[in-house]
Amino acid sequence: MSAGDVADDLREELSARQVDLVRVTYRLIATRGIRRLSLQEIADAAGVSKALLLYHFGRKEALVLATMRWVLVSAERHIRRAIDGARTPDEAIDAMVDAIFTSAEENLRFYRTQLDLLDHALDQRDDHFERLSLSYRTIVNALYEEVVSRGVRAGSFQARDVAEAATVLRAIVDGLFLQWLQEARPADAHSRYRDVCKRAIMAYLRDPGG
Amino acid sequence: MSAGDVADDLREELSARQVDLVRVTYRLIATRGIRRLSLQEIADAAGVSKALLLYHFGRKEALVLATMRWVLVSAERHIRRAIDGARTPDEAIDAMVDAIFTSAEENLRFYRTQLDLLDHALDQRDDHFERLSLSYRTIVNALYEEVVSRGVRAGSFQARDVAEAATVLRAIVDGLFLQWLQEARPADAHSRYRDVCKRAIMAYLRDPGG
DNA sequence: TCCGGCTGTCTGACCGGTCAGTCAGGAGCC
DNA sequence: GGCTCCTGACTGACCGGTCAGACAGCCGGA
Repeated sequence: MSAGDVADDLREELSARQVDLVRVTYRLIATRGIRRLSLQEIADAAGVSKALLLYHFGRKEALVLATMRWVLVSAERHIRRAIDGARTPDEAIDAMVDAIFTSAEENLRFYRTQLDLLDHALDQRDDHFERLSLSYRTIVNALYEEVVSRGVRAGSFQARDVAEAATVLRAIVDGLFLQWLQEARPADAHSRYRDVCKRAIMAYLRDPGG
Repeated sequence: MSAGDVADDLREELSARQVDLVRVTYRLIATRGIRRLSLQEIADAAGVSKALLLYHFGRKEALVLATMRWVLVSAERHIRRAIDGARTPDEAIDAMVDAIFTSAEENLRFYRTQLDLLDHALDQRDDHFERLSLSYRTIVNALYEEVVSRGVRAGSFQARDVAEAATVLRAIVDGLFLQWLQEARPADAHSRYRDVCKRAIMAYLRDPGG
């Protein structure tokens, strides 16, 4: 699969009205999770009728899919900007982790959405979600690989296999978020997890001889 | 919270019949996820009536809870045995990861269940699932801490903070499983992820001076 | 040995509620 | 009139949970 195909999978044309509705949907995901979120609840929150959602998106699944696409595109852009602005490999890691750990509120929404996406993707019946999940994973892994390989070339990082290192970085980030989500008071623990994440990645990548 | 409290949360008395039903339920989770699994489907798979499930467990939630408890207790015992049999810190990591990466089929079931547990735990309304999730997390983290601190005392591992290292180990394991779950052909990738897991943990813990 | 009552296990039929999706039609605008 | 945007009322499917009662085994008494 080429990068073009992946990007195509994420690209989508949404009208201004649709973006409004997608935004409302996204805001609600954190509290209930998509599965428990009825169209009626979304409609109420948006101040419109339930039928309007179906008018604009046809099916609930399409609304959910559009919401996820919208979120993932934003996330990718956000991380991309962060690493592009960094001048050294260490700075890139720092900026990237900062870009990922934005705020407790935002991360709660984002990872809840990610979990919902995974849930849908694991349902093999649903090809759309599976492909969306794959697209996002491919894109993000490429970002991680870029950061690692820059560091390896600069002699700051050690990695026997850049792709594997990217996978591990991804695992550290996602795994920490999984635990963070379960904290009794996520907001209080947010900055601590961000620091743990930075230290863990550095410990993993740091060249002992460097 | 003392270790006793945690263990109490996991302990439960199940009749032989209940264990039968729990086993059937667990077997079905991998394919559909608990949420999409109706009592009728479980009953059909078990060859009994739906009403029987309610007779033995009262509510669907209780059946799900019992299934999760049963699975988590088994998992904890399994890991515990693995690390107890190891003679060196490196061997302990190796045995532990092997104990976690049992087989593609089993891991699919287990992590699907974990995701379902997380999903329920994030629904703040549901105190039972939140506490079960906490109990399991506490127990597993203690196991990880034990392995790390043994290695630190033996001079094999380096860790500025044992609890933090345990968190990171957990993140690596869980994060890798998250990605493994999304692989196109999980069965084929299983042993590769297991090896990546071992290497990642070793790279993270390895004392550069050792 | 037979009988009547009791208990624990199990079931089919049914109920109430929820929810995605349909449809006929209204309001404003060109 | 025709178009887009929008709505309230409705439908059909599904699902968790209830309930009255069936059935088998057991126990104590005659």
